[in-house]
Amino acid sequence: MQTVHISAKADYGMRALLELTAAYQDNPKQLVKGDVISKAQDIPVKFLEGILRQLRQSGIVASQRGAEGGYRLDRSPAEVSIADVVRALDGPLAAVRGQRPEDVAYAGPSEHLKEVWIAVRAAMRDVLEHITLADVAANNLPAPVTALLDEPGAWQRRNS
Amino acid sequence: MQTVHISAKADYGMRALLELTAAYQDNPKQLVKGDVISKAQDIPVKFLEGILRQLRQSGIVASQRGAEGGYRLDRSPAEVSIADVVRALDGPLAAVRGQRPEDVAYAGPSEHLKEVWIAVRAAMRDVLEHITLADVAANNLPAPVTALLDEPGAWQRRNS
DNA sequence: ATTTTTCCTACTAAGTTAATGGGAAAGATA
DNA sequence: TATCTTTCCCATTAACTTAGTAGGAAAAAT
Repeated sequence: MQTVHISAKADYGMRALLELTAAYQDNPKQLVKGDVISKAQDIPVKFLEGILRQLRQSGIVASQRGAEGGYRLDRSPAEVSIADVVRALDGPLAAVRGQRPEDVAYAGPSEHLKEVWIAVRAAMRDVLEHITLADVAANNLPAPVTALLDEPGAWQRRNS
Repeated sequence: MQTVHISAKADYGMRALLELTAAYQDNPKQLVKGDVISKAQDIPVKFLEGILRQLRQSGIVASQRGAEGGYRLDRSPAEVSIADVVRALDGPLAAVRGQRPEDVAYAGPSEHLKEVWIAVRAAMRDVLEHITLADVAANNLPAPVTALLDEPGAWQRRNS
């Protein structure tokens, strides 16, 4: 239904990683159990397990099984961008009718529509690739991003 | 699967409107038949009919039934933004787990995640609300948008 | 009347999302 | 060794969305 959709997976994944970021800043090797994250962020525990496994397979998270096991960040939170997380969980950032924007072809007066979709993807990258877990944890977003938040109406839904 | 997805409806809708833009610039009252648009842009004709009806209900397109009928833009192409089109066909620009970004609530270290999603929506609006049908038809996009297209790598997919 | 064209409702197949369930594997402790 | 804990992995599912298709009613022109 929506053009930009942050899926439950991406949203839950970011929340889980922000819990791991807090633990990492206390002690980089500290493990946090899935059950603890699940309760802290109110995420269904089995769903969370799958998300954390995908994040491990992408090299963002490390895990240890067994008693005293759990999850931790495998990289510094300043080196994990939101784009990394979203790509790990939901695949490519942008698509046009299921294809990559650069792969679609247009005829006649639609010739330059492709540029529009490429620009949409570039705008999305400019936000998501430049915000890290550390930025969100510290509430210290890059200046171009805070500029977006200061635009009039940014926090309100559009009337039309 | 993807965070940003331009649906078939939005893509077809834009292409149909760009055909109507060309006709409008020839003569603002000129009607174009659905069948002609369908063939020019290779869009399934019954699917296109539904799209054009939605665009009419949103006041972007006007139509006339019967022989010598067809569709035309109901506003100047310089006054129709891509955001108008996408909202008419796919609803709100952005959602987080099916809700409006400003309606989601976060606890603990996720507290400031909401700002991120609001910024994502603002970035999308900044592109889609400032490009009009006339801009795309004339291949004359606003300067901030062409700046996005000139960024290194904007036209390539990401390696990771 | 007949033809043309849009308008409207209903239906459908395939795919995606957001989960759930069961159990295997690995690690810690006694 | 036995037991407990926790992650890992595979299969399944209900609800929803997407991308259409089908059939015919309504309106306009000749």
